[in-house]
Amino acid sequence: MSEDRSIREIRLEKLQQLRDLGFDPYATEKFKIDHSVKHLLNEFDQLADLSESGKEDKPILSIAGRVVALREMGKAAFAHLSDGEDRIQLYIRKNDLDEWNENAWPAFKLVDIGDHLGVTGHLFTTKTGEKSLYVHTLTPLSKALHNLPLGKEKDGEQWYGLTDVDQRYRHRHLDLICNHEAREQLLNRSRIVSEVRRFFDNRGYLEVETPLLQLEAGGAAARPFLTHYNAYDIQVKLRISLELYLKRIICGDVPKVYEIGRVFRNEGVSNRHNPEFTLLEWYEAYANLEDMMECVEDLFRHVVTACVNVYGQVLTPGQRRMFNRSNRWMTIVSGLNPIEPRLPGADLYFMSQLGSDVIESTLSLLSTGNEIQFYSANLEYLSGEASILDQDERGGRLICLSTTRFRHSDGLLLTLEPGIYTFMSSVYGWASSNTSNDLATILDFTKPWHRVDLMTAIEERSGIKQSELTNLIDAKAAMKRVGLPTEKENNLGGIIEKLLEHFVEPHLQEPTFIVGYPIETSPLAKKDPNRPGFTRRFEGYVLGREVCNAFSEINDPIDQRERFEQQMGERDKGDDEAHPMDEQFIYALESGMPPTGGCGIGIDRLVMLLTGAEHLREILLFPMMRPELSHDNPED
RNA sequence: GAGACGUUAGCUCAGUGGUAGAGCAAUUCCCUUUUAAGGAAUGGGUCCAGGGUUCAAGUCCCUGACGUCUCACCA
Repeated sequence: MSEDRSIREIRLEKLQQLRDLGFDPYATEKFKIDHSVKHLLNEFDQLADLSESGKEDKPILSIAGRVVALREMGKAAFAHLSDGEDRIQLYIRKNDLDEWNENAWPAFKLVDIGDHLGVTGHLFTTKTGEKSLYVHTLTPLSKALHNLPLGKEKDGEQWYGLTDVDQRYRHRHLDLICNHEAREQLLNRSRIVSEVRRFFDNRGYLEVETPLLQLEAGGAAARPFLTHYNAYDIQVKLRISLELYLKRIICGDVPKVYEIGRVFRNEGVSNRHNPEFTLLEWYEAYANLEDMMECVEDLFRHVVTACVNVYGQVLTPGQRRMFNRSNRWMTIVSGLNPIEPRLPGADLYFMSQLGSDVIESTLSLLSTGNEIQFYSANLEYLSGEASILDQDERGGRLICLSTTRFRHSDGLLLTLEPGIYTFMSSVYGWASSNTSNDLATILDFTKPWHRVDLMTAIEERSGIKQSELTNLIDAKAAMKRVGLPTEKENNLGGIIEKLLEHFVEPHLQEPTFIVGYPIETSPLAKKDPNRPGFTRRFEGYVLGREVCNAFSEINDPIDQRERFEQQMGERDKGDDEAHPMDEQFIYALESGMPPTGGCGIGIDRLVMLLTGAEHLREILLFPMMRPELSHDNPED
């Protein structure tokens, strides 16, 4: 610090002064809390005795939290106390503290923004109507030795605060203290994972934990992290998937298992990649591909329903806080609340953001015949046309909109981009504007997912005929014809997956299963008996991104050995991500594994999808970061 | 890995080749129902680093570091 006395020094002095006054913040071991701040505010009228009785007769309550705002006014002061979830105003008066302890007021004057404080007192409402706590006694519970970047705040709107993306991730505690969005994302993730776990537990799956340290890291195509185990003096690898050990458990006649665990891949960092991430895999004996598809559908239905309905506060689209750094419109559309429909017909809630202006609106559509009228409490319809293309039995409508404009009551203009919108009548669907074409896409997880054959999809989207993709030479020629680079390709499967990625994936907005993957890129998936060169494997896609990967597992040990040997060949050719031989796994298969279906889902990306996060780092508490440069050693 | 943009006070950010700035936070003082409290005063800077141009560089040029965004590869 270059200040005369650094903030840290000043605060350490204050700490000593607090101790001298008998208010050592670090001496308290436990502080009894009667209520969370949120509960206090929600049940304010019940908890506060609003009768005219004196303050001695009011019920005394005890709460604690961090001081996040402080307004001193001579011999009285207002403060805001946050317990992380919510904040409540405190009113502190010198006279009242003096009655209790003559050192209390001097001690309070030493409290800074950022300190933790326990208080007792009674509830009251200030002149301006804010629910507050009238403090009788106070107990400093910690001292913040740093200046926390807490912004000012009113009615949930924040000024200043911590916005530096790098700092938010490096010092996540500051992010959690200063930014409500960070806390919401943390809760979102936790709840989604809980619901995933509940789903499998309810279905009789056994949750297991398998080794992170492995002699050979298999089950996926990726480079592992290496480390050394001293006791046996051997090199070990951090796992890159959960697959092989879970199937060894299936071989042990435990028919339904799942694991949610961290895996490690020695690769770069991006919006959607982190070297360690959380993977969900589950395996079910005697289940086939169709069973796995239904299971994925059920899982999404369960998680989305549970999170939207039970935790509506969190995942209701209107509640989502967008980390939208650009000035692009973000429109989120949610469906009609089926419990309390406000108007007949489809209904929209949407939040738009233009720069720093957040506009929340509701819009109802009422149709008579083919005519549509807009109803809204805060939007004035200006121009645009709409027509109904289709309507389903649940009240959902497919509506074609021209550019439609509204004026919000605050004066700002809103534009719904032209396109085809699906307005749902169920809470299960919502839409987000697609960043590539600004066309809203509704995700309805109540319906079965689309099922599309991989080769058929490629043919439809790229114009390349399936007959062109039966040998490497023709396939490369076809690839070249559509303008894709062919240098890196050395097998048919790779080309097919590249074509899928390039031509098909962007179109897979609604939940879709792509079925039938080439054998070369699926070394653990059962051969399709009816289609040489292809396996019984599917991947699920939502909003153009892969969300799951599933297949009927190979249970023929001879076949599995051949696949591994083929992979060893690829490895010899220089593919260091090819699958290694795993004799232990083969031995387990040779002991007999029933026909089994298995599926994997990247939890982080699932959370991204369900929370609208654009970056993996938003939903990862401590993403991988390059070490900070020390200012003392700029040479490093 | 490629491109664009950025790095100035604890935080958020201005800064036009000529003395380094604001708001918040901090320090001292006034104020017993304020709320982005208010009022008075004060302190706080390796302008990312290193070169270069110039009488003079936070500003212009070069190199590097780090970050953000976009694109490409891996889930």
